[in-house]
Amino acid sequence: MKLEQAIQTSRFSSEKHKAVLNILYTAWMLKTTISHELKPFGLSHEQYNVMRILKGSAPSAMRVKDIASRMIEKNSNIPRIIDKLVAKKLVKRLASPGDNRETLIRLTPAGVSLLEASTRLVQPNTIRSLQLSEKESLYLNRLLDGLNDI
Amino acid sequence: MKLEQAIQTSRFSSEKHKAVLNILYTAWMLKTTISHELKPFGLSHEQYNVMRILKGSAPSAMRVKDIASRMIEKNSNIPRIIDKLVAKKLVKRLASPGDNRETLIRLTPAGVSLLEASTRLVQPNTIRSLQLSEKESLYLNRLLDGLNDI
DNA sequence: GATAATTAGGTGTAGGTACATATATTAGCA
DNA sequence: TGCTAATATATGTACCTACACCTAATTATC
Repeated sequence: MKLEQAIQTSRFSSEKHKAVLNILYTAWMLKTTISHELKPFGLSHEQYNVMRILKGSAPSAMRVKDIASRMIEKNSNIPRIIDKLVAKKLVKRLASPGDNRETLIRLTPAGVSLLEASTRLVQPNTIRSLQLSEKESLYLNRLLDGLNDI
Repeated sequence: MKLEQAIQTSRFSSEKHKAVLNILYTAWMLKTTISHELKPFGLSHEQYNVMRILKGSAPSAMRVKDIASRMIEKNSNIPRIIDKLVAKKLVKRLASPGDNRETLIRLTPAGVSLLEASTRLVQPNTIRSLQLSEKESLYLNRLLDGLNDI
């Protein structure tokens, strides 16, 4: 659905103003799609992101602060997301050998399995929901990279 | 800041995959900018959006359901956002003359003033934070409109 | 080597999202 | 007319963000 239909208006003060709303709306659509796919696995979007990040450095464990630095939404409260994952036995907290302030986090075998099963569904469906060719995606990325390179 | 720096990685399985993350990241940046501007006014991003929507149909009041249909994030819980605005005396709940199921919402004079004052700051700073020309914005909108026109 | 500054992680609180459910009211229709 | 379905809003709950603040541990500085 186009932005105009989604928010029932076609009055924008400029193309830039419309672009702001369009980015916010598209992000909401993507998040909704991802969350919907994850629901059967009992995972929230954020829990899934933390697990994906852990997978990226597996089999070695990661510090909480390094997980945080890879999150898209920088104000996510990682300790509390980890609490939820620990309660479901999908990750484990370990003591850090070198620094007692740190906590190391590692996926459990159950976590690895659930992540793989959910990724098989989530990844292709999210990609498919984005109706852009690779070439269009490249152009979009160039626009947004310039935008963010303030 | 570019996406790669923001999430400390440059491995993406495709341009489309990167585009998904780029849209999510850019939306987060925009929301953060807007929320930061609104903080001195004691308003959240969502409270501000509801007030902007009400302003659009002022001086006539709006039904809760019509406010909801104009929100970007469709699952926002409008009654509770209105609760907060009522508590701050920025909007008023009125009985609907024709249908007792409905509640009509109208900005108070205090609400109008606060909205005008905050918009004077928020609008230009948000637009400015988006580093795109009008022409680039137009192209971005075309890409995203196609994307959403599933 | 003692003390201050910094760092890592966790907690408290206010506000939001997502979604199921409740309540009241109106509309539809046999 | 009277019963059912649909509608409009509100509420309950689990999880999340944003951000201030706290504690313990480590590093820096003198």
